[in-house]
Amino acid sequence: MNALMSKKHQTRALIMKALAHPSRIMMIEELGKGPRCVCELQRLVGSDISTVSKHLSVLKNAGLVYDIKQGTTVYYNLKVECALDFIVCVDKIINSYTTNTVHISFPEVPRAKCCAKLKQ
Amino acid sequence: MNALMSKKHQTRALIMKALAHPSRIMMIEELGKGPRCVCELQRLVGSDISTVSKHLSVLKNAGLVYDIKQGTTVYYNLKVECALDFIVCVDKIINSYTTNTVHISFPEVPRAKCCAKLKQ
DNA sequence: TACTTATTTGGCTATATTGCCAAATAAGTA
DNA sequence: TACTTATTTGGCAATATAGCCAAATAAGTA
Repeated sequence: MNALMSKKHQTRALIMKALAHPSRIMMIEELGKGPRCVCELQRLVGSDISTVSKHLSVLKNAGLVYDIKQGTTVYYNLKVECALDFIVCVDKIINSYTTNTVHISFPEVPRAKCCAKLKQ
Repeated sequence: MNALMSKKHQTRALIMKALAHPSRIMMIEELGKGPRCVCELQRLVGSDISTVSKHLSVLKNAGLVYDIKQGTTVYYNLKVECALDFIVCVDKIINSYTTNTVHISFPEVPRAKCCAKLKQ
C-alpha cells in the first residue's frame, strides 16, 4: 500500500470515527431535522456541555457539520445530507443480525500456500 | 434518553467503530470482491498477521463478516453487502469537501434562552 | 462597567484501542 | 511423532478517546 492509498483510507477512517460514538450519531440524526444549538443537543444526549461541544468539534473536523453564530448562540447544521445514509446503512445491518442468511462461498480452486516464511 | 434508546445507539456505534480504522475499511472493500484468507488480507494492509486477525475479530463481532475454515486456512466473507454502501457514503462526503455549498439556515423565530442554570 | 448567557478550551484522569512479539492452537503432512 | 502452515490469543507498552471540572472567551443586557 502506497502513501497515497494510505492517505485516502485515513480520511475515510476520520469520517467513520466521527460517527463512531452513540452521542455523535444521535446528534447527526437530530441535525437531520434542522439546525440546533449546543444547548439543545446537550439536553438530547445528557452529557456535560463541554463534552457535547467537543463532540461537535469532532463532527465539524470531519466535515459533517458546520456552525453559524447568532449572538451568543451557536447553531450547528448538517453539512452533508448523506451522513444520514450511514444511519440507514447501520440499521440495515442491525436488522440483518436476525434475518441474514449466510452464503457459503469457497474459492473455486485451492490456493498455493501464501503465508509461510521463507526458509533461511 | 432512556436505556432502550441508549442500547440502540450503542449498537449503531459498535458497527461504526468497526469501520473506523483504515485497515478495516480496506479489508471490507477487499472482501466485497470475494472471500479472502487472513494471509491475503495481511499482504493487503501490511501489518503483523496477529494485528490483522484482531481487526477481523472486530469486524466479526460487529456482524459485518463471517469466517469459514478450510483446513488450516480461514476464509473471511462479507456478511452484509450494505457495508460497502458506507464506503460510497464516505467518499461522497470526501468529494463534498471541495464542492459543497453551505446553506445558511437560521431558525425562523428567536428561541427563548435554553442553557441558563436556575438561580438558587 | 458588571452581570448573564452560551460556548469553547485547558487540564486531568480513566478507559479504550492499536500494534507488536511470543506463545498457543488447529489442522495437514512426512 | 515431528514438522509445517495458518491463525488466534495473551500480554504489554504506546497512543487515542472520553468525560468531567474549572477557567476563558464571546456577545448581549442592566
